[in-house]
Amino acid sequence: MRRSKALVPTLREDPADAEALSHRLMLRAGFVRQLAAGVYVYLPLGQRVLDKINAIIREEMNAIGGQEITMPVLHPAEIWRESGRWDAIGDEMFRLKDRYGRDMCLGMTHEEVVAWLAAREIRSYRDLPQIWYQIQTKERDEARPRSGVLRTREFLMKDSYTLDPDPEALDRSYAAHEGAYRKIFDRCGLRYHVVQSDPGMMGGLGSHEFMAPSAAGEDEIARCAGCGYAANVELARGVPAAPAPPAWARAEVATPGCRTIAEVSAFLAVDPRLTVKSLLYVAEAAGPVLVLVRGDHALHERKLARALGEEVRPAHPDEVREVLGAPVGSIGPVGARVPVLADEALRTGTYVVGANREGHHLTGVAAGRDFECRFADLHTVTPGEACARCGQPLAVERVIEIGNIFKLGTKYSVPLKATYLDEAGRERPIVMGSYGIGPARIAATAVEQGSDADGIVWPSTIAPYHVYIVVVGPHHEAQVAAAEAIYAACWSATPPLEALLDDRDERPGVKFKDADLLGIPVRVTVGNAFVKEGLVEVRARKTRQEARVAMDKVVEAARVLSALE
RNA sequence: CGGGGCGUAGCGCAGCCUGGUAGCGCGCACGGUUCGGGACCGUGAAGUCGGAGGUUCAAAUCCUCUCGCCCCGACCA
Repeated sequence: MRRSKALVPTLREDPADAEALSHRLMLRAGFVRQLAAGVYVYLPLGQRVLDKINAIIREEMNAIGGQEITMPVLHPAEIWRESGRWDAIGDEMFRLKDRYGRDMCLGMTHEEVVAWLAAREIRSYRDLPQIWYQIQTKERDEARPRSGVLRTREFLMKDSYTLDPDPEALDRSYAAHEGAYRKIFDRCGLRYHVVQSDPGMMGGLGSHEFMAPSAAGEDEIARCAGCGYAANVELARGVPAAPAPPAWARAEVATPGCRTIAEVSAFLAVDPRLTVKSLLYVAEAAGPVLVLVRGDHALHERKLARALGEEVRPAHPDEVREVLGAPVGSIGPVGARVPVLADEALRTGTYVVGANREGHHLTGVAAGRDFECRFADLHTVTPGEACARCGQPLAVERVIEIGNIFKLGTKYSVPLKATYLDEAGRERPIVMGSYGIGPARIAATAVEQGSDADGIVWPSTIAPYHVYIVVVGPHHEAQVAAAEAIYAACWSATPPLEALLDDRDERPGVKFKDADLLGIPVRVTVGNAFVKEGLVEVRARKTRQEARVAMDKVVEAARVLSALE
């Protein structure tokens, strides 16, 4: 491709609406344009990157026996009603009616369609196992699209589904996917961790997420350098260091005007770790429950929901007063006439708690002695807490979720009647797994993890082109002829080196700046050195290592440099 | 859904408080001089000031409503 003919609209300045690094660079370098909130056009370079990523995904999925299919984006409501998700899912699903008034929706995932298909086509244990996958558009009406291409309302997803006769076979399919995913992300040049994740309220037999460290990430994981334990913070358990126990008796103290942990601990001159944060939540079925975490900790609502087995919401201030007889800043577990759920960290020690009397707190209160409660892991793990397995300190990292693998079990096969006959002629539900990868997230993550002050630095495996050829003097016939020859040589090499020729009538500086911004691994410059000595410059984008070589050595030199990553 | 911010030329922004003929930089077109890290000079094209309603002799500017976009939080099967 020649730059003079290509749609590569680079921007000199940062677009105002782009915050995340990858968003800014992908806009500036002309890879994408935004049509609406969370809806993007992929321009030629962005499309080429997606194509590269998808090709890698296909190779690795095919290698574990995956069979590519394409399922519709438009779904009848019926299958979603059968699985129960038509009602379980809220505003995140795009819903519409066809001309006859029938309910339809846009697919946010495809478990229902897979189960529908399996119900029709799988009859015998001899038909199992199966791995079906697609690379297909997903539609989700995200409450808050953000960070450019990282969280969008319409996005490409590689989703695969495994069909197995029993949980043991599912384990094998699951392990095969984990292996394939590692190969995919390795080949795409990403740094990532595989972590345990929350299988969700609906049960499930286990799940992992592939998490790539990046400041633009929306999730956090805790990792132990000692034993390798790694988990999403919505799940991660840490053991916080216990504060030195003070010698205080149980007593009520006045804390006028103190509403927050910071105010109470400052007023009483007490370490915040010796205070308890009391939070009233309302569970859908069970009603109000008083939740306790240590003053310096944050409650993780997912953990709370998991501990209670149902969804929860914070109580309104007037509900707090009604239930506990005190305002939010003064509530506590002593004398509370609601169930109390306390974080594990509060099993031992004595603490300052709200007195359920406005402007008063109690000191020296111990769980189990001064009030009854149930314990659960509720607090969000903080950096430095001890690993629950080996005791080494945990690190907490911000990450982008680039893939997940999930053991579904029979959650969809039972309601959609996807069954098979086993060796004994018994009808049994198919055991399913589902596995997702976001190609656009791979691209954005590569930008996040690889760019520098001058622009993007693509891993060569997913770069839109391998070589960027700059003609310094586009009016200099010999230079143009040489550049054209190099361009042709790149494309006709085996395997081809995909080249983009910058033949525009621009000053050299503009071309160099653009070359850096686009992040193509190797730049070839035809300029003064060619005129004087017949040599061209071959330079690596990432290392900026440069060599001057003769015309007939360009392809070889470019290959060497692009391999030096 | 809660909180905050922004919509003025293709892009980035000023002008708004204090109403009075819409501006700057980049980009774009043409001419000239340049030509190895986003050149310079000259000329020029280009804007329903997001939209609707209102106040006023007069609205980009003040008021009301509305649409869109961004950020923080919540949510994310």
